[in-house]
Amino acid sequence: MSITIKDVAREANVSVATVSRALNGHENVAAEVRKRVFEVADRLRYTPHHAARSLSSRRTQTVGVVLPDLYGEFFSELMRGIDAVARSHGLHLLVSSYHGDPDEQASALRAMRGRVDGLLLMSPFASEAGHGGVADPGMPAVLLNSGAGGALPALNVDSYGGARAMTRHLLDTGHRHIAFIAGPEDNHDARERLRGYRDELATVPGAVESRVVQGDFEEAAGHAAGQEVLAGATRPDAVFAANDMMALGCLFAFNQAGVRVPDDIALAGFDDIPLARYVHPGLTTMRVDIAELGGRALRLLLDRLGGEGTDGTPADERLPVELVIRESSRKRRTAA
Amino acid sequence: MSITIKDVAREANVSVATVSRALNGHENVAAEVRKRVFEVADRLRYTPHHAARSLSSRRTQTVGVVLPDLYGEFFSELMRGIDAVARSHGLHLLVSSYHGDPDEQASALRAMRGRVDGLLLMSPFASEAGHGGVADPGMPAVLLNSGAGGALPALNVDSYGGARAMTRHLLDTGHRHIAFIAGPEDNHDARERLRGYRDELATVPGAVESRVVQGDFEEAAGHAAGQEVLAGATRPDAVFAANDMMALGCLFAFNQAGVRVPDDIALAGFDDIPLARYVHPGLTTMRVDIAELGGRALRLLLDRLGGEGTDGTPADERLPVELVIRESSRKRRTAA
DNA sequence: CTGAAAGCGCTTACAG
DNA sequence: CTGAAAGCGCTTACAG
Repeated sequence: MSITIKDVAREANVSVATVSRALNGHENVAAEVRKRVFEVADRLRYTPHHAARSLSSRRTQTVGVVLPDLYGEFFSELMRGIDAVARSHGLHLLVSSYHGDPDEQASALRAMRGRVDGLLLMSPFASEAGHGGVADPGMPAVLLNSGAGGALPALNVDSYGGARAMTRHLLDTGHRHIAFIAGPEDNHDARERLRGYRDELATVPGAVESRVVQGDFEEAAGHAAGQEVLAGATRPDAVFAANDMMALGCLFAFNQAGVRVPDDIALAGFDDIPLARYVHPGLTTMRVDIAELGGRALRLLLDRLGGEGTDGTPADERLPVELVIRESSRKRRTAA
Repeated sequence: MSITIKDVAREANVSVATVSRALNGHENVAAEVRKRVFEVADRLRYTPHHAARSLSSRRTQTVGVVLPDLYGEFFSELMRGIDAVARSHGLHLLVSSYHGDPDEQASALRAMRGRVDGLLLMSPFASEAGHGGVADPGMPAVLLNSGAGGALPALNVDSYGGARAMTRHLLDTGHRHIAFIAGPEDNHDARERLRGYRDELATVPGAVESRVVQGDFEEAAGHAAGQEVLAGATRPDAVFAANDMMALGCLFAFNQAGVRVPDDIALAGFDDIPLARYVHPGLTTMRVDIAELGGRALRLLLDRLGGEGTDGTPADERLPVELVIRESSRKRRTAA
């Protein structure tokens, strides 16, 4: 049906082996022959059949990306970063999402066999992610924001460091009673942010009242948490939400209750989603460069693919985050 | 290195042909043998090598998705819709973006050869999209929001109908001088929206002043257009922007100039991006179900893949949009 | 520098 | 119902 290497070979009066070598840029082809092969290939609009090529060469020029989801701001940015690096290396992306279902994840990973040279995996099932998560133990893979990689190299957002820095910022701006709205307990970042908040508070001598409200990273949970905070006996002078969406929900609750931010209560989030800069007052938050997270993960994977040997311990990198100070955490006026 | 069909065959004491038939659910395999094959395959954790399978079966169980970009709200939602349908059909997605470069697009399409059973293509190069755009003329493909498909089936957002409906809404709420902020001239939706606006205005008897400011779908262009509108000799009583991002930029310009929306000038956009509901006043707009656009396109493609024959004219479908009325287009008070 | 041939891991007529 | 064999379209030692 379509043009194969045989057609090119026939037209160019050479063997298929020579066509293959010429097209793949091998040295051992006469310049004149090479030229002829390229001309014929161009004229015939020949494109090598990928499956055939990867079956015989054992390389696919493709990396698999297995994510909990494909949509939303976060994954969109992540894909952007991965895509940019993939393109610059002439790689294709085979994308798969498993929608929170461990079985689906396993089947997605299995389906990658023979289709990809390596794998980028984001799995909230942190414990299972280590060994068993990846179908083929021989398949190079990098774990993305899923906690420690165990046997696999891992790249994580520095949620712990970011949470400490944010808590420090709130303390530095004169706040002492800082409540925290936590993310889902089974989420690695959520846990790290809570831990960072607690550890930084612990560095302040004297009694600092802390209050942790459980949330789930959704706006609604932030809204409920905001109301809960206001209903409490002692009102905090700052609220630190584990992500921006919850901070926004909280801000909404404060607005409804006539509580002013930052005059009555300061507010901070985490992630720096686009909305954070559009709301009023602008939300102080920690910027996470999601695209960079994806790009860097792929580069880590490419290192593995190139360097062959897993020499020593797998990398366990941390992506730095950046404090973005906006109106919502303005310095506290000393009490009149 | 890894487990192949031969290993399974050996362990199960049958030929590879029988293993293949059993695993692929063919009828002509003894129940007992089938059972044994499955047991062995499970025990060995056998997964068929995809490249080999697709090389011999000529099917890849994969559809290619070639888009101008991968990130941003729009593409994220699009991928979501495509992904959902793909998953429900056990299909994989090979994703590629070409970043506005026609050459890259061509190479992306070429690279899909032998890797996908069909193609979803979104191409702003409307004219080229018809025939030559797709590498292999034999490859089933559906054109996504790129204008008429020519030889290919196409699915487009009903931008024309939406723009008419929005213009009608502005007229119905008492506005007569309606300015329009246009999108990029090489964009199909932008052209259709402008056309809809003009056609609907033309239905109103009597002199209706219309003013079209050229934009590019970006917020900054909307901002500049807003300033330009205010600087004009006669100020319109409503502005219809070809998309929400420009409407938002325009709103920002109005705010800066102390012009009140909707009291001084009504404002409407198109797309219903999430921000549209968060700004103040809430933006009247046309909701476009992007996920549905993607899902429906893939379903169209699957119809083609199943039904074999291109019986008759290729489909040319239009995705309906929905008017969402918010504060920014409140009914005009009759002049005092 | 070039070609004939084996082989990658499957599927699928073709016999039986 | 089952197996031997051809073949999918490439790549890559192996000879020459």
